[in-house]
Amino acid sequence: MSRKKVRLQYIINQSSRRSTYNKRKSSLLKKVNEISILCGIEACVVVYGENNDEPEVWPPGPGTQNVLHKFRGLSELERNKRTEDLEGYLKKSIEKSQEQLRKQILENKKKRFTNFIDKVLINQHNNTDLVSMNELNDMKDELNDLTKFIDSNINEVEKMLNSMNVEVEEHVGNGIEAMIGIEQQGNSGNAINGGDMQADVHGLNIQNDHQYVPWDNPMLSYHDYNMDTDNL
Amino acid sequence: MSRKKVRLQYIINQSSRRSTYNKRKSSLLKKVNEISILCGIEACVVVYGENNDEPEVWPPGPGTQNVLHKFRGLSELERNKRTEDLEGYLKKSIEKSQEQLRKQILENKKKRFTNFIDKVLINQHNNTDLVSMNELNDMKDELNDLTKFIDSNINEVEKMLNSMNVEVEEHVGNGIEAMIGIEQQGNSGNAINGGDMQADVHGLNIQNDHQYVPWDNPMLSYHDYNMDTDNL
DNA sequence: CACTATCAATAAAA
DNA sequence: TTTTATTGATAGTG
Repeated sequence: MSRKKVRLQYIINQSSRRSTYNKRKSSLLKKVNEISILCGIEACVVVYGENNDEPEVWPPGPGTQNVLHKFRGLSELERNKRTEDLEGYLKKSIEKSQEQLRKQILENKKKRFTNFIDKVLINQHNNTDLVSMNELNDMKDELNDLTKFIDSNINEVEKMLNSMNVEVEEHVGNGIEAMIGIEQQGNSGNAINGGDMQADVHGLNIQNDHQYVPWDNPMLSYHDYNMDTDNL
Repeated sequence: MSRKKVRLQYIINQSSRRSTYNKRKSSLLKKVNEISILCGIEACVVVYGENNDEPEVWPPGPGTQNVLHKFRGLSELERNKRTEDLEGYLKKSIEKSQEQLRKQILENKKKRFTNFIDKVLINQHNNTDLVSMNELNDMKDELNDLTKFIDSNINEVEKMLNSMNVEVEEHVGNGIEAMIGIEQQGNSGNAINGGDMQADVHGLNIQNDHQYVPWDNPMLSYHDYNMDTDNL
């Protein structure tokens, strides 16, 4: 059976988008109504159309106002707590991207240097000139050019991020928390006492300070997101 | 056939109600997210649980508040109206992290290998033995460690994917079929013949990537990574 | 905008 | 929780 996958991304075709908007908006309002009745809870939804005029809301009338007012009344601390979800999401996205980036970089390096080292070993062993001075210098230059290489990788990553295809069809059973916890002090057997290897490639201590920017246009296709629905 | 129509009324049974609440709430948040992305519009939802404490909202963070402010006519945000939307913000965060990662890796590698290369150069130049066979072998060992490191990383990633990207395919009585599409060009350790250092991590076909964690309803979205980094 | 094959949501059951 | 049986939601289509 073929499965039709719908990409979770902005629908370019205007008529399709409008159609989808109308259909989904209706069911959304309907569902908000249902859950509030079925579960006896308060809930509201606000949906703006493209024209950015009057939003569709549920429940109609003062109902929404009340719920919003309630939400609005939360202390700053409480509301900030909500941002934790976002933060977790962002962190995961970032980690994932970094994972990809890192793997690529390491792959490339591994191949590159392994090859080089092999040459040097053979060179010494045979006392030949497999590895010329030029080659060595090139190697050195190459190391310095690593920056460019990585930069271009980053561009690739960005391009990737720009065209992330998220499929709406996802369904899964177990909600496992998969953390990309790659930690490993991988350096063993280093020799060349040379420089300090302090830069821990593995640690990935990327704790970027998240500053929350006021965004109001939640148009972002996200991939891994965590819905925190524990309480209740 | 008996069909049990679920009537639209308060569910008396507590466990049923709770279950329904969780399931519906999750899908509600998901749908709000979807419509906002698909149609490029602003939307938010606020759902209170029975305990009436912290409401679940979407989008997380300032997103909801901005929508609500807008709804409430508090167009104060009109000005702050972002220079950055969520997407931009996300990208910047990632970029920033990647920048750090890049630097770490770069620094580390540069020190490590530059030092090595220097020795080799001097060695050749003076025909001395600054770089011993042992040292070279150590270097090679290190590179092999790199391989192991990478391999273990790949395992981590696979584990991650296993737990978050499972495509459920329903078949008659067959239970679940999980398809995990990790593809890797695992060639390594090639030698002398240089070869292209292109490592492409691709095919990360993740069903439900993005990452739902501690929630009850693990919905994931995934990205289609296709990082091709051949250059350099 | 009605229709409908498909896929998703979810009430129940285990 | 996880699995199943049904109903519900909807992307396409005319």
